[in-house]
Amino acid sequence: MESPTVNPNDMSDIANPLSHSLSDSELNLLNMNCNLVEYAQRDTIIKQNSRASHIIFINSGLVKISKEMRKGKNLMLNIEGANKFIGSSSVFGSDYYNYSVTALEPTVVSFIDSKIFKEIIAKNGALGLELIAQISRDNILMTEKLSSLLYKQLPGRVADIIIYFSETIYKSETFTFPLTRQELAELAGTTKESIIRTLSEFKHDKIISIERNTISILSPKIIQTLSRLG
Amino acid sequence: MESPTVNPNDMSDIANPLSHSLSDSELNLLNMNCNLVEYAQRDTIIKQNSRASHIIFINSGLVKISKEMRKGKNLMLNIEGANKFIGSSSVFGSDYYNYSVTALEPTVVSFIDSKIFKEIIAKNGALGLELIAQISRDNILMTEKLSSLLYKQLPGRVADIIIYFSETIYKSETFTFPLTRQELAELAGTTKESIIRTLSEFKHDKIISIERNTISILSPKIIQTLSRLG
DNA sequence: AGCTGATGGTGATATTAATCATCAATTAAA
DNA sequence: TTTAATTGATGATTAATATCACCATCAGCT
Repeated sequence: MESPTVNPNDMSDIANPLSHSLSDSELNLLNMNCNLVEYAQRDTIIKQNSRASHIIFINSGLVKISKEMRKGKNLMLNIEGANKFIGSSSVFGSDYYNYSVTALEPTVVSFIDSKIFKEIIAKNGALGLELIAQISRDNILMTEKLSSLLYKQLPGRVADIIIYFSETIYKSETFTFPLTRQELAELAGTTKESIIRTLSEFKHDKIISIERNTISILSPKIIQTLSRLG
Repeated sequence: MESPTVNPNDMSDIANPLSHSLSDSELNLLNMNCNLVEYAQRDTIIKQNSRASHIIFINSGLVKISKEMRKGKNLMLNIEGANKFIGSSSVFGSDYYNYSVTALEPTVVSFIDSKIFKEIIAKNGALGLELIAQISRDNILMTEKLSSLLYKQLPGRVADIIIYFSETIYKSETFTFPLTRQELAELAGTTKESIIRTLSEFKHDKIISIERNTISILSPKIIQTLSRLG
């Protein structure tokens, strides 16, 4: 089970991305209504269908955002790292979280009371604009993901994932991904067996080398082409 | 080609859904920077990849929101009716519209200059909160659509569409939908042939009656079950 | 009226990827 | 350390639906 460490009133990392749109008193109000919590790998941070009472801000670490469908069918919507707000669309658009959030590595987050957040936005339009911009970008990324999952076939989707880890998360052509094959399948919208087969093909075709969870991209060009042609 | 009728400064229908969060001067500012435009069926209101300069408000009518993928592959993201804002996620999250908007019936929309909209939100947090709530709900609906398209098979997806038209759009168990079979396919994430076959099966199984574009739901229970079980 | 292009419809076939069935290897538990 | 559970891997089979080929019907033009 999870045993998060709670550390109220330490907001130094949230202040940073918001400080230019918040007054001192607003920052202070946030500080007073915010908990810093540490999670170990695989800990659940937010459980789908629980009451959407807080927005969380990722101070450091890496999380997966995933949606439980029926009986054992999960869909991983996204992977997010430091300096992102999570859960705002649930807080503002629903009463319950419509996805779960799980730590993929040791992760520190700030829980921000949604009422306080709403109060500050009601008074501070600039913060509202920032949040709108972030939710809007999320929205656009979601439509991209939708079209990718719907129109690309597996090799293209797997190439997308490899590019995402390489370029966005680890910024390296060699990396160790923090997901099981089953989780990779949930990210690619397929099954564990199909992911394994596709990765094996990539390895056989010398597009990547893969040993356990450590991948090296041997031919970035082919990966890009696979992603593009879908 | 389209020949929209322009009618500046008539804002009576926008005022309504926003009036409780806007001051008179803000409403007036909106009024001064807004065009009322009429479109005929099949007219393009917003073209994907054009500069996202305006948010549109649907005063009356029905539009489809669709995304062009590669070469002739389209995905219909949504159908929207009166009293909705369209394009806000593109305006705030990108510089270009990331989808096209097309009138499905004679439609009247208000074009709202994005700069003015941003200015008002920067000063008026309550409007920001409203917009955040709407974008958030859109976001949640998008994840629902994503999981539906990804995990339900065709009969379930077609049932979803029939329910959507029946319950949300026409509020009747008999209705004439404003889409071609090809467009229905784009909404269900499939092909024209597969949509035709699925509708034929439903007809053969006496779940619906269908004559051209006019559908009657004969067995709402089975439709609901198909939608639920996917 | 007759042409033309878009739409609706059906059958045959091909293809992708899911499912099913095992089994090995690794990790966690007792 | 032995057992049990999870994860990774591979082959055989099945199933859903895309693709291809074709024709009928309908709407708008000239």
